Amino acid sequence: MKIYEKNNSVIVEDMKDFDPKHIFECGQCFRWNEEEDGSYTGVAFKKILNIKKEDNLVYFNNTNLEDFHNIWYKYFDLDRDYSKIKEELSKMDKYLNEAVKFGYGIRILNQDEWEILISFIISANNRISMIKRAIENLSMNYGEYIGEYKGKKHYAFPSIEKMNSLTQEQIRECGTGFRDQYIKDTTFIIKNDNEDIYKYKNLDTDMCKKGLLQFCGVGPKVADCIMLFSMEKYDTFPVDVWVKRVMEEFYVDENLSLKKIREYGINKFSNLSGFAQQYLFYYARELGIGKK
DNA sequence: ACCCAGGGTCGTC
DNA sequence: GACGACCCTGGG
Repeated sequence: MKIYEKNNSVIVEDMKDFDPKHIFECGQCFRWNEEEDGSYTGVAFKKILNIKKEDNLVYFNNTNLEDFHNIWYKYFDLDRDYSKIKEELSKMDKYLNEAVKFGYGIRILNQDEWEILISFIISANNRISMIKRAIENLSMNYGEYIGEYKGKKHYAFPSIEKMNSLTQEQIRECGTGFRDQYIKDTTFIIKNDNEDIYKYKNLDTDMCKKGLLQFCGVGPKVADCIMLFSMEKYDTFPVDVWVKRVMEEFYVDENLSLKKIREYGINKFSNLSGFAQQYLFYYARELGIGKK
């Protein structure tokens, strides 16, 4: 893997296990959007980044080597050997083998805990397009302006302080629906009980989940997502409608509870559960597996 | 026009 | 544990 900077871009040669479409459309993030040229533009950690893959080159546009090493290397989990993970999962069974082949370029992002906490509270009983819209509105109305790219203005996700200053109505006007109160209550707990969301990743998975469940609007599934997508907890297995469908299709009886499906997944995939879940989710959703 | 589902959670029983 | 309600809206 060769990395170099050129004209406000960082170019990486021969990058393995990295496909922008797989990464940004496997349901782990909500702030990345496809451009007309097939590239993806997104906002994270108050930076605007554009990514385009061409043959054996990956272009990280609108950035430099310093940010690449300080921010994006960790964000895209580039230190982890996904070939090894895929190899281990592939030999478990034929279904996972197919799912891994399908989403070969997936990487699990290391996103900001606060942003992911609120984002996945919004995700409950909601659709991805609606979730993205609500998060975009919150950022546009109450987030810090961070610049313009390809003719579009971009805003950071609102800070804890800013969110805490909003009324329930202001939050709802962004399109959160009935989750407005959850967001308000959760933000209040973090701000006024001095609850440090950034210390959670230091706890073991069980304690971490226990802590997250205290927040309003955070149930078992949302807690699993927060841990997996922002706290490096990979021995967890978020079960949503799609994972339920694909698990019932390939592994378990119907009428098994969500909790039991989660236990089954963690027992079967152990410390690779989170990765397995993500390959299965992307596979199921893209192919519509189990949908009626 | 009407109905339904969407990366579930909460309150109640 | 099981059940219904829940803001909103695109798609059937």
